Amino acid sequence: MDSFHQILLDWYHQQKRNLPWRNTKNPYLIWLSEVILQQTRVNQGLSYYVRFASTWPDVSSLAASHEDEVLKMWQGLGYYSRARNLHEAAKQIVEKYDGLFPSDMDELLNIKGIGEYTAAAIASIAFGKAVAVVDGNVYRVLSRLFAVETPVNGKGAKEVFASLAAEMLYTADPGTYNQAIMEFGALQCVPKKPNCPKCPLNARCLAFSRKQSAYFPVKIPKKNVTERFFNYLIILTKDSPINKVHIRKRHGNDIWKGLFEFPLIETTGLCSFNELSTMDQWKRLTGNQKYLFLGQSTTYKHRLTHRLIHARFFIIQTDKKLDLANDFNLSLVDQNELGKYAFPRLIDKFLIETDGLNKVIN
DNA sequence: TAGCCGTGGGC
DNA sequence: TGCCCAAGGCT
Repeated sequence: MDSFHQILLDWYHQQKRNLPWRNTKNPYLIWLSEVILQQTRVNQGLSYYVRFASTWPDVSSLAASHEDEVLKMWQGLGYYSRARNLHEAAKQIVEKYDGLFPSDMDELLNIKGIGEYTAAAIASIAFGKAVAVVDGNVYRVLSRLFAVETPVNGKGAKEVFASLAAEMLYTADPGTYNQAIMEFGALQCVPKKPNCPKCPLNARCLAFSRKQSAYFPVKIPKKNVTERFFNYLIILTKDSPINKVHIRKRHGNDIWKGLFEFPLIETTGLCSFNELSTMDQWKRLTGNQKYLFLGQSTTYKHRLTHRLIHARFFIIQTDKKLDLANDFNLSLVDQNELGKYAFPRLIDKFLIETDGLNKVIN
């Protein structure tokens, strides 16, 4: 065994975290964990993994569920296309492969939501195939070890690091090696202020020998975030004894597709209710119905990776369901059943702060 | 293909 | 506080 492999694997066996998906080679569970961990830290995804694996212990049970259930279980984890693709992929695997995961890279790559990284992870960890994973950790570790000047987020980076990763792969146990190098990146070769003096690989690390561990990996600066202004309308009806509220499901190619929200008017800047209620969108929504304005929330700032959303919630009461609700795909649901629906974190926070709207109704 | 898609933690 | 970053994939 190459001493690099020896050092890395020794480190891994001593330092690795004990995580539930490390006690199995079940491709379904490996796949589930890999999708949950895409762009997500272990600490954030762990409880989701436990709930998914417990609710849907195999691919056929997941395939038999409804997409709305999967999205509800995914609520709060972000990147919701992962949840929609997870469900679609489960159906795909049941139909095309009789519920048995393929081990071939090309077949894995044809499954929804499985790209180069996830295919390599499943093939190596669950099936022992000699393919190298290339994730953010691998980029960082390799770029430091070899002082790679290629920007990791630039053109051609994928090829450069994939080929380097393939050279470094420990083919006698690719699954363990892949997990080891990722764990090494997550715990030892961390993005900020790595503890290089105590690193077992520092004698072989070009970045360390040049005192440049902070310089690598080289990155191209990202563009600034653009701002959006969301005005949510909490349109209540005073049906006794249960209050009802209008919600709708998001469609199209915008953020949070498949999740639910309150009727939304997007503007180009912050907006008062007086301004909002004279807009065409508002008039189309309400028709000529009478309503009572009960007040508005503070402005919420919700930062996404390259969006900053300014959101306000306006509370309105009508005496009955909006006449034009169907035209806007609005449903009228019981206030106490809002918890059944998957909402984006922004709205969920508002619902938590208002105790499920109780505090805005009085 | 470069831009898009969420959220929470750390400093 | 504001910014960076994290076991990526899709179009």
